[in-house]
Amino acid sequence: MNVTNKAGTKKNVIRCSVCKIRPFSFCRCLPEENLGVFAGISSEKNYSNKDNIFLQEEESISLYNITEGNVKIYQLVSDGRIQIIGFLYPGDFFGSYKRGKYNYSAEAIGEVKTCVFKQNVLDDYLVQNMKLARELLHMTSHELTLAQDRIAVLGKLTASERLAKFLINISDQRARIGWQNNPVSLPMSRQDIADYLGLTLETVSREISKFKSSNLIRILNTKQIYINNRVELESVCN
Amino acid sequence: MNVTNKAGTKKNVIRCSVCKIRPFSFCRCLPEENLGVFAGISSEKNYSNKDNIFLQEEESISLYNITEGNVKIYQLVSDGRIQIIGFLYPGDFFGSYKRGKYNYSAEAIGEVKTCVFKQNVLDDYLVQNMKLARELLHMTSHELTLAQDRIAVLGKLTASERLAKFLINISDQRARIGWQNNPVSLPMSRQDIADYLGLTLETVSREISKFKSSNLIRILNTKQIYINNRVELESVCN
DNA sequence: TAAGTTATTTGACTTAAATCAATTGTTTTT
DNA sequence: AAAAACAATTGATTTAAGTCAAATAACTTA
Repeated sequence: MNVTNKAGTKKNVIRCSVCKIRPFSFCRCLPEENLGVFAGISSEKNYSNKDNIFLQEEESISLYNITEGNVKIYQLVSDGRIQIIGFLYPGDFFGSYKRGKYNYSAEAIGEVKTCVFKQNVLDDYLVQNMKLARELLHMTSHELTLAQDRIAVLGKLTASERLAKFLINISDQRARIGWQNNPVSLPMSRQDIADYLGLTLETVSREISKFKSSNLIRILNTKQIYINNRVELESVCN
Repeated sequence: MNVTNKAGTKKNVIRCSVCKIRPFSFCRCLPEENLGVFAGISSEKNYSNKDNIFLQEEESISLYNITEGNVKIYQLVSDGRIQIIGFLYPGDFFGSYKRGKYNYSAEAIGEVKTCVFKQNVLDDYLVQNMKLARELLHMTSHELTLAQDRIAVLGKLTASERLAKFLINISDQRARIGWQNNPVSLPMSRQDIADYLGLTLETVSREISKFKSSNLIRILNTKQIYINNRVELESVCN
């Protein structure tokens, strides 16, 4: 990457060393001196709203790290039913370590910027860099616990409980990466929220309306929801 | 471990080198010469039916590998609802890499034998043994895909579809570790199956009866189910 | 800015699965 | 072997969430 400095001369800047999301990404474990090599094994790739990043059952070649924007990952069930596995945010990592096929499809929500790694290149790099391997293990393990929590949500919670937990979780996630967490912005559609929570969009809409009438939340606009009473909202889902 | 050889003399045998489940466990990646050290950082621990191996929210210290028997891992939701996250079989690995708290409780189904590792000891050993680190990453990543598949099952499938997929999956898992896969043995109770599939035990029982009357399966006894028509059973869940 | 398109909300009705309840079947204990 | 305890099945009824449908709101684009 070339940038022009104050003196007007060109200077090589390592992409990773100016990355704002690095403190929240798996690459945060790398010391400065490794960033040059690391930037070399990855490349930038950008997407627009509704672009497919990859499709389920495609041969898995690449791994992605989100640097800007939101991504949804989903599986298709028969007769067009879709289940959204997760909404991903800056710092989140997706794709597949196993050579083989992707286990889900990935689609951009709005404008998205990613870092892309070839799966086999990253896998080889891991051998030289134990810290990265351990960080990836811990992050994947953490993702697994999130997936397990979602299993409990989808297996046992009611519609109100699912929506309440969704709002709480998304608010917490915003706080974690240092963003505004109230009002919480919902970049995805109601249909997407429904497909994420294992509900229909009508049910999601009705539950939002219920929370509104019981004054737990305020709808600033369809994509901006203010949490009036976080404590009570938490008590709904727990 | 001491065994008496043909000559009648005592000889030290490394536990791991006589382990029958090793080809199906994460430790399969270790070369023979590492087994001595590896056996040294683990120990055997056995459990009986309904023994708690650990409880959710307990401080996570240990990691477990099943060498014999079945384990259920589950989360408690409010007012006594439980969601079974998974049934685990020989070769499966459970616990937590993160220091902190276990994300679920683990309970023995019948007699269970495990290998136990201290989380911090294993984590330190990973640094010296890149192969093991990579194997664990790939296995955890695989577990994550299984969890994601379950999210789709619980979010979008009907009761019949869930049960059909459950029977197919459990049969496949048996085949994978070289066991009889038809009839398939169900070591867990109907209530456990229900808590696993996000249904009630009555619904599970009714669905089993339906599959029986449509001749897809035959009930040898409550814990042994013969799949009469695998192709059609697969077509139910897909 | 109006017309067209798409997304969201609200209403009326249906249904798959839950709940409540009673049997039947299977272990375990005495 | 009978009694007790537990697990599984089957039946009757309820209900939470789904489906179908219409109205309103929010964007696009001509």
